[in-house]
Amino acid sequence: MSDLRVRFAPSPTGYLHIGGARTALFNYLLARQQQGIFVLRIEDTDVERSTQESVDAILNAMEWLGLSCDEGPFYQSDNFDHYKQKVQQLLDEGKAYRCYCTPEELEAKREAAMKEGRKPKYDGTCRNRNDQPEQPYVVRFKLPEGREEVAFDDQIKGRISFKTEELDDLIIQRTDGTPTYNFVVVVDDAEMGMTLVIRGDDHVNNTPRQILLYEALGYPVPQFAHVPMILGSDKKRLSKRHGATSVMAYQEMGYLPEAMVNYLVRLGWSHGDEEIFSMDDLIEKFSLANVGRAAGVFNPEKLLWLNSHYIKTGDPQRLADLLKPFLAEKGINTETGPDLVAVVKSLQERAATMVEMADGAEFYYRDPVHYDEKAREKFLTADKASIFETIADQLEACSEFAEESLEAAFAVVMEKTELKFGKIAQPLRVALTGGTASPSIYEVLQVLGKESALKRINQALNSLS
RNA sequence: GUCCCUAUCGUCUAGCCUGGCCCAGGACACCGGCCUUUCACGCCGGCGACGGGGGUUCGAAUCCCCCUGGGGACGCCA
Repeated sequence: MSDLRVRFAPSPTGYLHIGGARTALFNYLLARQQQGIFVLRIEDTDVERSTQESVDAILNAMEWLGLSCDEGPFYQSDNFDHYKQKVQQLLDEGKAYRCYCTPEELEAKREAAMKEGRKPKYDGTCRNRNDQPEQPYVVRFKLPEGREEVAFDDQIKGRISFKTEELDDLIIQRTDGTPTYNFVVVVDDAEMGMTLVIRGDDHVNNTPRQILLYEALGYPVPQFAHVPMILGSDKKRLSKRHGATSVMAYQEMGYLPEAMVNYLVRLGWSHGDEEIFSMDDLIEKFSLANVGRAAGVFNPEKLLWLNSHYIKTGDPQRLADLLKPFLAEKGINTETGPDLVAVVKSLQERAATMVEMADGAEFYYRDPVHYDEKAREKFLTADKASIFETIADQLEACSEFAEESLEAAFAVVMEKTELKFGKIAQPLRVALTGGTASPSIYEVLQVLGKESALKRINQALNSLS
């Protein structure tokens, strides 16, 4: 048991997206590897935008990915009183002050500063006023004076430093009395005993202000590790227009959680030339030292490839269980018909997603067979009657549908019809599956079973034209 | 605009810290071939990168500087 304590701190204003999931994963991996503690904290200080639906969505996604936390979820909205106390503490110590500037005034100042090419930071208007008018106010943290720079050693990016003059007096409490992100994140990370804060790259600029806040509040400063952003194919920040960004959307599209985990971790992290990692591998091998420093582009094709890999190598029984809901959605009942596990085995090498597998499995359960029009026109023609009759005869005589006996049966069919296997297989495939693409004929025959196969051949015989 | 970060194939990356083993390796995608009862799988092969310019050095993808490109931040969002 190490003393490592990390956390994932999403704000519940939407679903868990790809980027958040990766951050959560990195945290989880490190905690498990070092037998530290992984805390989940919901950052819902923005009461307006936070929803319970989002909390549930995030929790679901984490569970799906297998990222269990050791403590939490904690909700910041449960601690407003405490934050208020802390703000008061800074006020009492003269480290914070009331600011009466209105949002409109501030906006105007920002624009003016931008226009003049200055950094748009607060000008300190209310910093030294002594009166306390009966007006709405926010509380600002007073930047400590006489300090030139704030620096920290990022565990991923190395040393990062800022000139204090780039910073300004940030708002830590809103007009309505609720605390802001930069304040609560410090209070909570400190009081929850975080030793390492792993978060998105977009927080680098917040870090120096937060460090100052840690110091002002008398807290120890944790270590930081800023993970690079994930971009879309156009190198812009990943968003809906790049396709699905919600983790759970991938589950719905038939992706396996282990594929998502494997993909996510390899986006930005590597371990030599290895590509395939189980969660256990990752817990053993993951390291912040091998996380890249530049933003990465989300590549759906590689995710797909990993997914097909995990489907190919996955346990058929488990895949069968996962497949059921996808089949049910198509109105297919698997209680009657071929053994689902056998069906899955025949499709594992052919499906890249569970949705594809469900599509491929459909014909096994559709009775009578629904023919693809083009396939029917091409292969279910009147001249095929004798072929089907011969096949039916031989199959009828086949005591068991095993690879060997089927081969023997078809050897006879080929001999009697004087046709090569290919000429026989394709019409039969259409008869059995309704289409021209399917698992191998022998496999289909075995999975379907004698009775069903014969029934389908008869249906074809009656459908010839 | 200002500040922070960053820079190897189209993409994810190995190599960079500890220069020579790298006329740069792997993976996805793409192209060609093989296998084959269809579709896939698989196998074999191909295409394809050290952003530019200066240094340092006998020697630089690796070290230093500048430029350029990309990302992020600049909210009473997180």
